Amino acid sequence: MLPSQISIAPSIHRSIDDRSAVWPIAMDDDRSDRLSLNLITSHDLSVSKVRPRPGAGGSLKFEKSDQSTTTTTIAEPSLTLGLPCSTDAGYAAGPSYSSSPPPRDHSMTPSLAGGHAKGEIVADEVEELLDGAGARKKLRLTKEQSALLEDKFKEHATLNPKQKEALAKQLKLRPRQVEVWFQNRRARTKTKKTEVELEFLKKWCGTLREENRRLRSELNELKSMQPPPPAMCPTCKKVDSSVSGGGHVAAAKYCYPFAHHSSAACT
DNA sequence: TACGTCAACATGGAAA
DNA sequence: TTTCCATGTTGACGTA
Repeated sequence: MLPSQISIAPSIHRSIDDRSAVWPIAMDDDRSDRLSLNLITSHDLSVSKVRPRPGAGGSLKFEKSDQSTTTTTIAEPSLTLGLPCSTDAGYAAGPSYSSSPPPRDHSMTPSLAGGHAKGEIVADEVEELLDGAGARKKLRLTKEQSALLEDKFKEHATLNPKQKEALAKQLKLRPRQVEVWFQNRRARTKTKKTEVELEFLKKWCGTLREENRRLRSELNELKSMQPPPPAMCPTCKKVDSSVSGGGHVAAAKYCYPFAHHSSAACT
């Protein structure tokens, strides 16, 4: 639930109805290209991160989707934010927040891990502040939306900005959602392809194993055949050195008759 | 309640 | 520097 007015700091009150504002924030590490808040969307607002400055903070820009209003920047370099905290389960929404936020566990979000100096807020805390419930809402795409997305994906697995914008408009989604869907869809496709390839390789491996077993068996069979007597010249009693490779089988096949020397040379 | 799915997110790297 | 993508992860949600 979005309160009609959020108390950002004792001295700063900005009505959401302004529909456009830039709030400076402090972030430990800022790699994300953009940031979106579901709640804001439900109020016909979009949120983007403006000129993030890792370590030094950034700002959150709130705009109306039709961009009809101008952006207002709050001058303070950082904000003192009081987050709602009425229960152990999470933050409760309220008209203004004056209590301090409870310690939060950021262990699962490395980029946001670590303490924040007083007067600093991080993106997800802004999200929770605006959300009130403190929970990420799970959007489920409708069948129609999924079908259209699938159709478009069949046409091309990636979208250019224009296509993304058009598709988002058509689906009544934010372009970011379309983008995320395509990213996830590509990932799913790749996973599926990998699984298929794995199955193929498993079968191929089985075939090769069987072939290997058969060949080894055949080799053993041949090896077990009676070896021929040493290839020795019956006249000079020399072992025939012209026969390369040696081995019983080779000898049996190729050593007779003795061709390495003429009878004349055999002395 | 365990588990699978999937939208959303975080992050690093490549390309422009 | 910015944008896009691949990849791994998180957490909400549906279902057996």
